[in-house]
Amino acid sequence: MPLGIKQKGILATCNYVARARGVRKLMQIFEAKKICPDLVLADGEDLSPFRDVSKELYTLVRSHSWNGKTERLGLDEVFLDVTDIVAYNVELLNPNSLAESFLYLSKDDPESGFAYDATLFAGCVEGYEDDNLPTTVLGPTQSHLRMQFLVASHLARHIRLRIEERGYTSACGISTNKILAKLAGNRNKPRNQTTLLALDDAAVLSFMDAHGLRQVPGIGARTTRMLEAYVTGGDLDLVTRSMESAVTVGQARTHPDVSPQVLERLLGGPGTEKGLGHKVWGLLHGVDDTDVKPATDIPTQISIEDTYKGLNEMVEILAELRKLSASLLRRMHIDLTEDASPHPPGGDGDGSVEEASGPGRKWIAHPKTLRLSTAPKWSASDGKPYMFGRASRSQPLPAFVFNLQAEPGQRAARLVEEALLGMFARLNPAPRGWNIGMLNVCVTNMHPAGTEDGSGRGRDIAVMFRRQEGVLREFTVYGDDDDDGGGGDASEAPDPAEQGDGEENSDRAGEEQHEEDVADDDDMWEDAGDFSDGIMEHCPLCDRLIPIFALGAHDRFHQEIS
DNA sequence: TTGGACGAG
DNA sequence: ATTTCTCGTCCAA
Repeated sequence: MPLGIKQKGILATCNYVARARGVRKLMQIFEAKKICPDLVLADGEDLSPFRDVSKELYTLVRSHSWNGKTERLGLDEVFLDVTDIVAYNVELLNPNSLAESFLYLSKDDPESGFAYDATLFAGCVEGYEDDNLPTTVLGPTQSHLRMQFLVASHLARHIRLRIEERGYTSACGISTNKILAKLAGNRNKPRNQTTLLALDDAAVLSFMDAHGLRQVPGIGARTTRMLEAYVTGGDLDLVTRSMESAVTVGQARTHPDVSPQVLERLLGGPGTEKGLGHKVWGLLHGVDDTDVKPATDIPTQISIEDTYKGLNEMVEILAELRKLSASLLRRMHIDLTEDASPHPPGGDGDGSVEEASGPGRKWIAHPKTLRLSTAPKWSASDGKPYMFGRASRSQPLPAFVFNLQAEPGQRAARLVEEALLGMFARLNPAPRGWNIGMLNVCVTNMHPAGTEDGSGRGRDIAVMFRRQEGVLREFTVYGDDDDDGGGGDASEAPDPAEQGDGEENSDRAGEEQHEEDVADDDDMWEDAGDFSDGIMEHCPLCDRLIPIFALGAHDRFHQEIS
């Protein structure tokens, strides 16, 4: 059935049945309903279900990688650098029995893999005259390249079949760099794969030339506008107002004056990316030497936003900020904590979505910065698109948000009162009449949590105090019968009085302590490197890194402020 | 570090 | 009856 995912008044996306009926992404709901009255709508304002599926399938795809180069692009795409797997398998091919080949999915386990016919490509092929025909007039280098593509096509089909077993269809592009693979993947959507047989420059250029400028990943709205104006000689009339660009890659690439230097001058300028001209010139030629980035466990930012008809009352704004904060804390809990139980790490994920609730969770990273963005409901008077109306303020994130014991609702309310409200005032100083059309709350500037040493030590406070005794003994002077130490050990121990606020916190716990409450100020401990190892522990309440000798005082600090 | 521009899904 | 809800990278001050 035709299905659309709606966010407020628009279709964020829709399935291919709906697209066949003329429904498009980002279409207004009323418009889509007009051309497709039986369109089924699902609400997609909360992305959580999509994140869960994304995580499941990403885990599955990643389990096939040997080198960990599995770069996510949004919720539903991933680049996989399979150079190593392909090289290994091409080497083990037996030229005398290609039809009965075996694709090894593991170097260690020769049982892991599947049989396949290495005389045929899996899925669609384009980019070369010979298509599916086996060895013809190719030289040795091209012949080898062709076998790499062929093996990769079978690996791709295998992964796509595993995805189908989970109940999802997929498309895939196979080629020699990210841009070519991505464009190839567009060719036979939604349920097939395409190998772009990039055996020589001519094949790559003719593949690229047929695309509209805007279709090339990395060439966005601004770059397209400037390029089109240039190659059409400034004739903005020829630049139709349609989604697809009127100018093709071929037209731009073969334009007499287009060179990396000219593009650099055209696209460059203050505030723009350095080397953009060279980059775009490369993209027009299908050249992209950027690496597939390794999977990262820690996102660089987490943000929550909502749009409104135009908020003007402080009570409404406070309520919305509280909702957003509660969502954000939930997201932080899901994406920035992990199971604290002495889980033997390793073992490829089973694809299950991690439960983020329950007690035994610990932080894997602490965001240090909190950002609030707002936008007015309508564009500025000059009639420009409203996206440019976004403005933001940021400040250090208070550390109490890391307290996994406190009620999430409490923490959200406190975040609003102690941080976001002030930031809102900085953004919107006028006493009233704000007309808020959008609110966004973001945490960023992630600092990885102290790496666990794998000894399986728990986070239990009693355990930490027992450890504290042991450590303190090293700093304790016992009688004077022991003369041989020479005083060296004790004098090298850190001096609590000079090491920071661990003590002060307990002394001044009753006062307002916004400065000490900020996640920012324990950097001197985090940065202490090897010094902190064995001397520092994360507080089980707020997870700040605390010298073990100061844990008692720090715990009293928590008792008193709660 | 901060705030914005641009590009991606 | 234009403008969702994100995420990442890069630049200048």
